Amino acid sequence: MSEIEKSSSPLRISPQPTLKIGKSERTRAAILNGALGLIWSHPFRDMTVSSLMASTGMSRSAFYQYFNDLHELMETLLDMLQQEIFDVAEPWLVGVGDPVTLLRETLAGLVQVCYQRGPFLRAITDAATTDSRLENAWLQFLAGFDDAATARIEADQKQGLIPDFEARPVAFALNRLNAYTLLQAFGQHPRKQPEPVREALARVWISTLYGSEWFGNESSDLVRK
Amino acid sequence: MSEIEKSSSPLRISPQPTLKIGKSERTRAAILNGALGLIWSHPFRDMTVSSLMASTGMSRSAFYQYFNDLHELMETLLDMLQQEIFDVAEPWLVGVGDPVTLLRETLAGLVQVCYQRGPFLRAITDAATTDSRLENAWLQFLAGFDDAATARIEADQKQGLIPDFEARPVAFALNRLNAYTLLQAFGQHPRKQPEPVREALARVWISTLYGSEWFGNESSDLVRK
DNA sequence: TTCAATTTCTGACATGGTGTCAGAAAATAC
DNA sequence: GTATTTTCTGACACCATGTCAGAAATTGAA
Repeated sequence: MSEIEKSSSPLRISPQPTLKIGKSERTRAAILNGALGLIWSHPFRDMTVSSLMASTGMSRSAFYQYFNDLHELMETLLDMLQQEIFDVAEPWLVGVGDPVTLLRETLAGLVQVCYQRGPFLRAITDAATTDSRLENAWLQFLAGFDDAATARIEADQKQGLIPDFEARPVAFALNRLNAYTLLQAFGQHPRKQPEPVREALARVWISTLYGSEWFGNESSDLVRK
Repeated sequence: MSEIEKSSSPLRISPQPTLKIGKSERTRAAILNGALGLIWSHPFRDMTVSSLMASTGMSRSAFYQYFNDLHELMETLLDMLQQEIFDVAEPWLVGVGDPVTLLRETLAGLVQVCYQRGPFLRAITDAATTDSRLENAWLQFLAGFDDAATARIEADQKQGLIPDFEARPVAFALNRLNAYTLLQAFGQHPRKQPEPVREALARVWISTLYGSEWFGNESSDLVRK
């Protein structure tokens, strides 16, 4: 029962393939993989230390040699995704060239990563509501984007590419737009189609920052008289 | 320790002021008020049935005569806020007249309500991550907005006021923009200033739907050659 | 006002998840 | 092959939850 998409495999941890892999690093990876497996198809609220460790074949208490609690485990998952997401957002945030093209590229990348990792991201934000440490980590992650986007907007404003509004609140809003649109579109099965989401985000960002002329706008220039 | 704003009183339940107020309705209201009090200054994760009932002076088990669990209590809180929020959003969703003016009005109303009720809304969404019933209620609340906004956009598209894009994904995205910008701006103390948030939301919505000409745009019309 | 009927409240209990710890088992080093 | 170190386990104490039988209170009818 309960139809579950099994596509795009749930991401695996291969403990860093150095020469000697200690037992400890292998079981740590096994636990993380167990968590990824559960999270891929079940909401975070259903994950307990027991159910997680059952999926690894080891005793429940073994868990505590590697993590203080489930939230700490989720925090290491966040650390893993964080870099991946920042990387893919890089074009517009720091790149040079036509900003609209860069922005389209960045948004496409974000949509792609979040489509792949949606359920993990979702689990992380769910977990964040029940643990202040993880919550802070997540908020800092978002704050990093706020800073980067604010900086980019202000830079483009200096060049006259973006109208001269207060950059930070708009960056804040647009980042929440992204984060929670992606989270709700791709955070649980069945996921929405990525393409319409990408188009919607692109439309909102580009209209807001660089003007609506960038779209085949057959209207909206007939300003009501 | 922990500076808390005490402004704008945390909303009280007066059990419907009919003639006879049975004991039961009074204590139910007392429990709800206790919850509102706790939620105003503490994250939802710190609320337990014990701490809640301690704030009412009654025994913990009395709680279960009125609610099956904390999430059910939160659901009644959601029901209360739901109407208030839909009402204030009404102008643009169903009103007649200049759409941009209506939209500004609606957004101003939403900002005001969410500024007042931020911590409650926040608690509701936090609670929703740990209970599938409440989660569905919250998602349906958002879905109601999605439907209404989609309808409005399509209506204005028929009139040539809004460019001809796929309405639903944009409505979905803009609603997440609102919900989570407001939630994070006003959901916990200290809350952000409402005015910059209002301006940012207005800029994003209006630029996206009705075009950027509505702002003093001294740039962004010099399309890069 | 009294006292029975009904409603509301409480203390005690069972359950299930958490995190700890001493010692068993396994891995590693010599 | 044995000694040492690392890893794992079962048993325990803790805490929040939800239930239930009976105690307390409210109600209302005489």
